[in-house]
Amino acid sequence: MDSDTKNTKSSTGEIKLCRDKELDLRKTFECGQCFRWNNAAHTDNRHEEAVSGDVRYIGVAHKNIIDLRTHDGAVYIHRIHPQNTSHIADYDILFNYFSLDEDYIKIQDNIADFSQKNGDKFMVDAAKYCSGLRILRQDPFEALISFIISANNNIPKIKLSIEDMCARFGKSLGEYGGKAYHAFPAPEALASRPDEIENIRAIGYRARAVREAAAKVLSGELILEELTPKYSTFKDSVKTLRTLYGIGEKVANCVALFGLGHMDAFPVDTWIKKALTSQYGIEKDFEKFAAEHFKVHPGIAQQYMFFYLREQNFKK
DNA sequence: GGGCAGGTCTAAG
DNA sequence: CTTAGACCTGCC
Repeated sequence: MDSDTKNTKSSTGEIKLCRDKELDLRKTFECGQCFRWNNAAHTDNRHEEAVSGDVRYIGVAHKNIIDLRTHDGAVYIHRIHPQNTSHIADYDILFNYFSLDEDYIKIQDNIADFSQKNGDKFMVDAAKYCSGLRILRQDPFEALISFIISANNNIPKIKLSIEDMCARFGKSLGEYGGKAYHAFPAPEALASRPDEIENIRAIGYRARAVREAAAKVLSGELILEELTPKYSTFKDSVKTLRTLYGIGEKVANCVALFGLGHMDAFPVDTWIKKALTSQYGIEKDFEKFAAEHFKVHPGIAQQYMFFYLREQNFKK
């Protein structure tokens, strides 16, 4: 067992990020909050992985290709490619990205506890099921564009559009494992070639919304930083986001939660709507209910509910 | 081939 | 203020 120091570099060059109890990569990446991480089972020991439960995910964040693997009860930064040249260490980038400063084990226990007291067995089960699921701190612009694309859409198609958009407009990050990777496009890249946005695969009528959002960010008409909790309340942020074409209540809540750090956001999609109706008998004012029922953790409760529901449904 | 997918907009009542 | 319909497109 290696030491418990946070920043241990192993002989293979891996950096230990945290214990796998604190961060479940599969749940965190498959719960619908992000679109650029993919399961990448080791081709050489797939069988071993299936038995051990260890996983490998490759994704792009902060202009880096990041290869994460779990083994020996911990999550490791296997490699960041190309070499991270920023002054921020690999470990610190991911520590913040996964919000490892937040004690999610405690939050999960807290949600399970008060749900137990409320007699809310559904949320008790959901919280337990989702141990290790974390809400990422994603780039605000990436969240804005990604969730505009997510409207009336499904995950495979959303990922298809985003990857095609990144290939067309994002800075090349080179190859990794024989695959080409690109950073998420900067606002100026999208805004400077508005006509090409129409050509993004499966973008459809969402092209206009992407085009206008990029233009407003580039012109300074929309400053996402000003919508973070440091400068704005959740409600004001949603109000501002909703002034953009193609952003309604649900998308605004997603951007607020996943891109801006508003943990009181509660995106209500068809799944959540069905769950709130079947489990709590709520037919309207879903957000109001969530704010009262889930106290200070509506955003996390929403993710627990969403992921738990999806997984139960797929098992059928 | 018709229906659906992690909504939003628009035109009407 | 509430409520139908239409809507790009890939996939079953």
